[in-house]
Amino acid sequence: MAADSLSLTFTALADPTRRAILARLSRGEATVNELAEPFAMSLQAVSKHLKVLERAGLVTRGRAAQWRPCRLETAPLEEVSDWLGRYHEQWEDRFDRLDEELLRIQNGTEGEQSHE
Amino acid sequence: MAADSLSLTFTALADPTRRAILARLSRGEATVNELAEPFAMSLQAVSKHLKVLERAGLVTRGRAAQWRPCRLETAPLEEVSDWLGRYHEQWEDRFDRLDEELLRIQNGTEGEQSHE
DNA sequence: TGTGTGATCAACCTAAGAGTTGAACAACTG
DNA sequence: CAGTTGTTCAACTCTTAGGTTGATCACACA
Repeated sequence: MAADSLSLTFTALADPTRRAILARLSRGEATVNELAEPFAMSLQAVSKHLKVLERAGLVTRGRAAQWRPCRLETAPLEEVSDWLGRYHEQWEDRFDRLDEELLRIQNGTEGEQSHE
Repeated sequence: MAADSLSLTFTALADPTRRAILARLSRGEATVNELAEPFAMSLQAVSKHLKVLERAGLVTRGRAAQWRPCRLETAPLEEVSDWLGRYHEQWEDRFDRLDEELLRIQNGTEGEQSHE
């Protein structure tokens, strides 16, 4: 079931509909109807997606009359960013190796002298 | 089903066992047995997890005799990092607002004059 | 007070995830 | 060749996810 925060966040982000909802919310608050409008699915389905996003802490909702305006919360994204940071080093290493390679080729310290 | 690359990656990252496997692989290649050792689950279950990671492109495997050494691939993580980047601005905005707030308090431009 | 609108709840379906066990395949080792 | 080790395949179970429809709740307005 994976109750930990990171798993809930990754689970929430694993669906393209939910990522689209987040993209929409990054441009400002929106009601459920507004959020559902672009999608070829029922309002209830979108409501469920919002629940998943809420469970992950990516969305909070207010209460204005009969509307429940949704707001984006970035804290879980920062958590993801922190997690990613542990691996950032590795792909930088890869780039570093690539850089070295390119540098060696540019400097002509390899292949220029004798063979090949 | 979500066949897009980001969804596959987030799905793969949504499980703590799989994230632990990635953490192990970040310290170097490992066989399936080595990867399975820390977990209280069958080898077959770990094998399935590896398939999910492979499907997302987070792991590739070699072939050395009867072993299938697993290697970490960071490309999908970079993709996640890029995706996150679109939201980075937002949480920096939040921090900026916090900074302004703190600055205002430090400068004493608020509250210092009369009330409270 | 009744009616239209925004949103959720509840029941249901189908498919996919995560785990199990048992059998099979592949490659080394005696 | 037989046996051992590493790994996967296949079939099964249980739970969750994503979607549907129909009913219900909550509020605004006339």
